[in-house]
Amino acid sequence: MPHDHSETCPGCQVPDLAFATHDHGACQSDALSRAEALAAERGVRFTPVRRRVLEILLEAHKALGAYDVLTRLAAEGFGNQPPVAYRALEFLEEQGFAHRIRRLNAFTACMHPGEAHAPAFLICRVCEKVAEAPAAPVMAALTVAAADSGFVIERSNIEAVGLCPSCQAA
Amino acid sequence: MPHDHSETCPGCQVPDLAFATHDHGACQSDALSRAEALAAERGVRFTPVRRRVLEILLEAHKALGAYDVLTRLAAEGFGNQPPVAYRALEFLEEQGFAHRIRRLNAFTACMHPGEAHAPAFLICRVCEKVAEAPAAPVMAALTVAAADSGFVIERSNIEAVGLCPSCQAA
DNA sequence: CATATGTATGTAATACTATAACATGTCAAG
DNA sequence: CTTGACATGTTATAGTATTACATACATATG
Repeated sequence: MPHDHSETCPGCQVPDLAFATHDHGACQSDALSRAEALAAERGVRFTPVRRRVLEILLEAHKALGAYDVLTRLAAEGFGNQPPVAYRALEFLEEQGFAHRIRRLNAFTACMHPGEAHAPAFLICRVCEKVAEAPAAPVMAALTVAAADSGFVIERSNIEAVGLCPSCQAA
Repeated sequence: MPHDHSETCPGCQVPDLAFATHDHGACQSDALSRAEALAAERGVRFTPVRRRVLEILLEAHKALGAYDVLTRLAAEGFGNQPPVAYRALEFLEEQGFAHRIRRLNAFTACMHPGEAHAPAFLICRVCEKVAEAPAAPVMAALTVAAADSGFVIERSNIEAVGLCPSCQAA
């Protein structure tokens, strides 16, 4: 299901398409170039390891553990000690280029970096795919719930486990 | 700030009070007796280890790691191997007597077991207290967001890190 | 150009979190 | 009293993450 990709990749941004098969190669290069541009804008360094880690996450199109990433890095001549992977992943998360899925102890590339978004993650327990759902209303509700008790939210993670459309059929 | 405790413990149920100091001893015994009654109802066994683990979580009034719990258990003559703690914690979570806070790799007692609730957790990054906020509207929004893509949610975790009222002041 | 400074990476060691697998014990139903 | 289901004990190991320190590399400044 290839699609036009001049601007963004709807296939990756909208969960129902994210779960479906689509031309993901385009999503990859798009997210990568966006990240690159953002890093330049912000004056942070998009070094080879960092870039490569983002590519690895994008290629996987699913959540990878830090050690999965590390194995791939090591095979390509980068450092083979855990901090190499963790540091790059931490950088990507700080910059909003990747997200950490705590439920899986894993990381996934952000499909639309730069756009303000408070993502919720939908994790299929069968096929293990992870989709990033738009969650502005969810965040709004959460912010209100917190504000009711005077709590100020700085960061949050919203994750749901269940069945994706394909796996419900089977 | 002791309060009446004939029925429930508002001090523990409502986040703004949960963050404030209050007569927590009463919350503990209340949650414990509720759990005990529920276990009987359901025909599951509320064994000494399980009971003790719940007590430990209640006493702490904050999230404890599995190994924190284990250390306390071991000091009291229970098994001192990780599975002892993990199994009890797993039981408590399944029964809704405790919750797992993935962001902290830790567990916390549920302050109102038995009541249907989809909790959101507010984690203060300074004092490290964890409050359970009512999150029905949050869950509703999340369910909608998921449904938009045909995803069916089975379980979810909603966690926010930020500043509690007391720590904002300081 | 030299060098100082901050940031990034390499590397070793270790801490922390969680589970698998199997043996033993305990309780309650038949 | 024995069987079967469930709970616990125990050993071992797997998986995840961080600390600490050394080295390299880039940019800015003298």
